[in-house]
Amino acid sequence: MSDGARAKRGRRTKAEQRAESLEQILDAAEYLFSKHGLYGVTLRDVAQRVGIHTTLLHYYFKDKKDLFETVFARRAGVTSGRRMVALEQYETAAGAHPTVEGALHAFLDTDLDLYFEGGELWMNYAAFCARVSNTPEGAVLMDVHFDPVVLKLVSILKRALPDYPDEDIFWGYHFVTGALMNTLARTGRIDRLSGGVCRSDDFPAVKKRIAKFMAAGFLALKDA
Amino acid sequence: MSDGARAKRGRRTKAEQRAESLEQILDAAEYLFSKHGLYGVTLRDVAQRVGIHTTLLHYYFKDKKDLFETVFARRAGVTSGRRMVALEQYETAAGAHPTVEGALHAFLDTDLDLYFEGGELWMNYAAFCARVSNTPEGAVLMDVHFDPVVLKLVSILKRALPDYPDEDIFWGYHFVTGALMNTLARTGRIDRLSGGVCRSDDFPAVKKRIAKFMAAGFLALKDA
DNA sequence: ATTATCTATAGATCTATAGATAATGC
DNA sequence: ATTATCTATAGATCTATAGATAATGC
Repeated sequence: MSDGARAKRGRRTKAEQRAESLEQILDAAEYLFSKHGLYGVTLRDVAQRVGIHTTLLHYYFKDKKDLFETVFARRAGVTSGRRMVALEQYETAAGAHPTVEGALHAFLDTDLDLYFEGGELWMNYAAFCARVSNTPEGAVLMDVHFDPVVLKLVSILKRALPDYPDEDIFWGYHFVTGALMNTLARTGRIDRLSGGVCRSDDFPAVKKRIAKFMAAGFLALKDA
Repeated sequence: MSDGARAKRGRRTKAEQRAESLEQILDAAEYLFSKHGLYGVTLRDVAQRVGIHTTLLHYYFKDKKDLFETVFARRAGVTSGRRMVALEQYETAAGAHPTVEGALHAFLDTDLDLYFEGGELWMNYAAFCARVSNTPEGAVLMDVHFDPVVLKLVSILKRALPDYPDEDIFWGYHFVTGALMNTLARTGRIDRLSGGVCRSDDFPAVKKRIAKFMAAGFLALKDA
């Protein structure tokens, strides 16, 4: 345990101690998993980052996968809930004629804001999610936590594009989420590719463009 | 070694033996890495899948990372080269007025065709690349092998959109590659989300839509 | 008295190397 | 004679458990 961590722990109630330890563990695991994935991180790595002994992780979590899934679940409800609210508010405001762009703004901007304004920890979670999302095992976690919001978005898109076959709507969503996940991943590739013109962590720049870009894409599928 | 593998090996020259073993190893590694990533695969997993002893992997490769990078590089040149040719041909054909959609067709369709028509092994490579692409370490491999084609695409896009700032071009590309990688990853998520309406491995369905979709997106950035 | 944390350690597995054996090559 | 493959094994590391210690809680 680092001196700082010990000092902080001293005077707390057990409930506070527990909550604080859990949070530190989850933050450390989130960061490491976002960088190296489930198998690229050892429990020792996590423990060292927190400044505790590896065995304490087994006190709080059943095993590594349990830790991993807890990291995923911790913030999933927050982002999912916020976007659900935003979509419902948009639906109410738009009345009988919702637009694709309006729905996408509610879905995408709400998320990008949350990560960008939430600071480093939320940005780590975003990268963690992006990494999980394009693995076969990880995609199942996405199903569990995000299907409701996504299906809500889809339902509005269907009302905005009443003559579209479901196939077009779902492929369109597939493109949208690919672009979003590529953003959340912040690999630094766009920075290097563009010679510094774009920065991976410039979510406002993405927010400024993504909904409009994708909405136009959906509309172009009409005559496909 | 499986009986089949041994029988096949019997009568070959050493060069053939070497080439065949290397190919079997790379195919097995490609499949496993695409499913579980660099750290989720052990050399033993690869050896078992091929039917050889783990130590033979060290005869052919320096270490696990060397094997991983060789898997990446083996097919990268093929896809990169094919797309480069397609882009150059399009550029010649389009003359003074290339379009965004034309350039994207050359870039995207060529790639999707290669994987889809190349059979299971090429599909595995696609998933492998997609997985690599949204990790921080992996993105550097993308730089090395794919920067030239991507910059070629970007140069045509700039000519198609002469009044666009570079920033818009690069963010647009960022969205395109996100959608493409989400396709190549074939996680099965869109299958479950759409209740079977879309299938992850239906690259023709993606090919039918993606260039048109993304081209409209680029054009919509004009008044951003 | 209960809970958080640490010590000690077992058992499994993983990477990598050294050296032996069994094929092909002249 | 050279190259492909296997045997044997060292050393490191990883997960997980049992049991001890040090805090908080009544």
